[in-house]
Amino acid sequence: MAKTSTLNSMNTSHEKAVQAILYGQSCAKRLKLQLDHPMADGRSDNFFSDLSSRDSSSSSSPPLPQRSHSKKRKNNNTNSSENWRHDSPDPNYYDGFLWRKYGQKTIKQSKHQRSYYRCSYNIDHACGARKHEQKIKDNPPVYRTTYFGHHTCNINHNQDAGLTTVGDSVNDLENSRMIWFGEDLDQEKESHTSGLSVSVKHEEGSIKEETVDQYRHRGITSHDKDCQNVIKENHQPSPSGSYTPPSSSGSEIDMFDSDLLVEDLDLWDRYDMYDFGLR
DNA sequence: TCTATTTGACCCCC
DNA sequence: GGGGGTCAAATAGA
Repeated sequence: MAKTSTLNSMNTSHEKAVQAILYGQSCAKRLKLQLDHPMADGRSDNFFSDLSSRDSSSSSSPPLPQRSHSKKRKNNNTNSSENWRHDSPDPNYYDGFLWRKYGQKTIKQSKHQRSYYRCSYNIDHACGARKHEQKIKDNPPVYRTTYFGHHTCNINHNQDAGLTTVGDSVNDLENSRMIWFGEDLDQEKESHTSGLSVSVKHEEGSIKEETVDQYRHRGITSHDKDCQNVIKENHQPSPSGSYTPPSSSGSEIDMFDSDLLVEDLDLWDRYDMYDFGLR
């Protein structure tokens, strides 16, 4: 009897863990697709490639910030030149490009400073890509990165370095790169500066880590039947075609970072990211 | 010594 | 005139 209840709770936590893994896996997979085949799905709403598609005006302008004696760009039409925006709980969110910080300002309407970056290949490759990063939320921390211009350097380090390395270490999870149940952002930062991570709140950290460890040690992979069942369950398409978080009666969803998830869901749903289909 | 970051100042746009 | 974007000298770190 006790065994049964233990087994039941195991199953519940098992499913939760698997759901968390699948959630991160799907995110990572989609992102990988975007990285490997930036325009493969024909959508411009991806993290990087749309830098060139959204702002047609900037493509006709010279990539190199040409200034004679001016210290500010001639046309400060921020709204039209803004290409992409990305919110992340990680201030060091790695987007595959190398950036050099060239400034930092206190913004009047925000208590947080804004950091200014330009592509490290700004000079070598006359790359005009820039980005601003600013903390927009304290708890949980959310950093908004706004991209301007587009990369003419065509150097995306996600394709040649970090991702493959990280991915090789988690072959069991097929194409998922990394799912981090880290305690805090610093840990997360350290562990994924060259790769990807999907952070899940450490609300009941020991339980979650234990759970994941359990399945890691037991050799649970995405090929397992339970996982496949979860995939089936989760893959019932919602009317919008987007991912609907596993419905839960009560607190099960609390296993995840509800704040982050809600935000991420909102954000990623916009990009139609929640498709568990293994394309 | 080289490279990256910090920071105060400059300058443009609204 | 103020806010925000960028420059460039100073500084820090490898």
